[in-house]
Amino acid sequence: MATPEKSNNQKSARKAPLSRDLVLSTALALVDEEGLDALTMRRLGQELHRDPMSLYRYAANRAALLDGVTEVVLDELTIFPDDPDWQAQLRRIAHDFRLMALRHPKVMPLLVTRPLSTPLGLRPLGTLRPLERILALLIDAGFAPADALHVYRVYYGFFYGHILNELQEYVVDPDESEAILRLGLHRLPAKEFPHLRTLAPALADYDGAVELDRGLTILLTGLATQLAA
Amino acid sequence: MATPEKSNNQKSARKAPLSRDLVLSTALALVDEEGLDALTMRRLGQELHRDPMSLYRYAANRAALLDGVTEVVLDELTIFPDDPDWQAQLRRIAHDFRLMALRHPKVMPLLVTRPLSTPLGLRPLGTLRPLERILALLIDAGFAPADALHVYRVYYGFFYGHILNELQEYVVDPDESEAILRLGLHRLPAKEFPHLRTLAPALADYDGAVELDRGLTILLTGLATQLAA
DNA sequence: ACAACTTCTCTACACCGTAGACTTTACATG
DNA sequence: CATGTAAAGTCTACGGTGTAGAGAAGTTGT
Repeated sequence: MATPEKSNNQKSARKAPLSRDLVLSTALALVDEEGLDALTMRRLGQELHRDPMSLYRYAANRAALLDGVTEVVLDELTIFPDDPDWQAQLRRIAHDFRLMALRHPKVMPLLVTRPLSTPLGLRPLGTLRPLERILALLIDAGFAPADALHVYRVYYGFFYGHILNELQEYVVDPDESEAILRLGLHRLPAKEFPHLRTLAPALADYDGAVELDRGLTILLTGLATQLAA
Repeated sequence: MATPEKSNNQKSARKAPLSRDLVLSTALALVDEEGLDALTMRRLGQELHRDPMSLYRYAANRAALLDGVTEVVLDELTIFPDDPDWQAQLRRIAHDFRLMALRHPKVMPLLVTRPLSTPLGLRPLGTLRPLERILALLIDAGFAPADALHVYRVYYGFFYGHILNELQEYVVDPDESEAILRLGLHRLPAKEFPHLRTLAPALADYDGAVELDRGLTILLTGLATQLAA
């Protein structure tokens, strides 16, 4: 009786009803593999073996779909405001975030841009959670709320900037990276870009983790010095 | 003889041939006024009283057009690598850049995102010029080239991050800003976002210039301390 | 006057997001 | 079982998009 031998196994889950989670994670996978432009309603529908229109049950429109993807990605982060050593915490969070960014480089433009079109208070909750957590962390560590906000701003500012920097210098195929990079830089007129050209090798072997950590050290050093005064 | 009484004055410059500069600056104006989505080939053509297709003489495709807009915007920046006081220079550049960002907030997503899709060496020259200038500035100030690169990365990273942060908290209509902001934050579940809600007033009166300067101080302090060791 | 070249326009195609009406499916209740 | 109701999915269609390709119009040099 019952379900007529429907193979709900690995490959073509044709009948199981959709869910917001399934839609969003499929969307994320699609973006990871083929980039933001590939994420169209039609294409996503095809990926899920559904009519594109059915997606509108789970996201009001394409913009909402994009917001959903950013939420899914941010959910990969876990922030425990417990550890009393806030500096170590901030370091850990930054590195976690960095890894997440490298896992989903194609999503970062979204993560960075979407908030610009939505006033802070109206953003999807998943987006605001990291902010709240970090504030909690700092306040628990003894900062006055207003100071916590300032520290957060400096920290998050620096941090987002680093990610963007790193992704900009990130080259897809690491084998050819040096060749391509130098080739690209070689294209620059020597007269106008002497330093950039000279620094080609230095640019080529970029270690994001080290760079990030160095930046954090500078930042935290500065913070400590500043707070002492 | 000569030109048959063509009114090439203020309003409808119908006949003068287009130029890349004209196309790009019109595109910029359009984006400034109505946002990125309004910048379509058809719309821009209409703005210039030309067939949309004519634009392809001046930009290979829409992506190139976007790159062009970022170049125009970056051209508003002037960096003189002369002043020996590099810290003051970095401060000034940051503030200049900030003002530029506030002048063209709708362009910032472009400025931040476009480079992510183009390997460093292949980017439009206008985009790389600030980088070269800042490197020159630091090297002239006595840094070893490799160190200059590190300083640049930390500085620019922090700096881009600040801009994003500020634009995120930027509210369009300053009269309603507080109301909207609080309203938005009030929407948040009190249980999950206690700190964010408490900090609503602090979020409301954000002074970008002060915040930026404070961040720079922290950064430069940290740098000095770090370099001393 | 003619030719060569640049600039601009026309037409057409494939693809996009999504409104609105419809069909199918699942399930609770009599 | 039959039937009513709500949810899930589909179909069709509309106005918009970027841009290929062929041609028209305008400009310039000889």
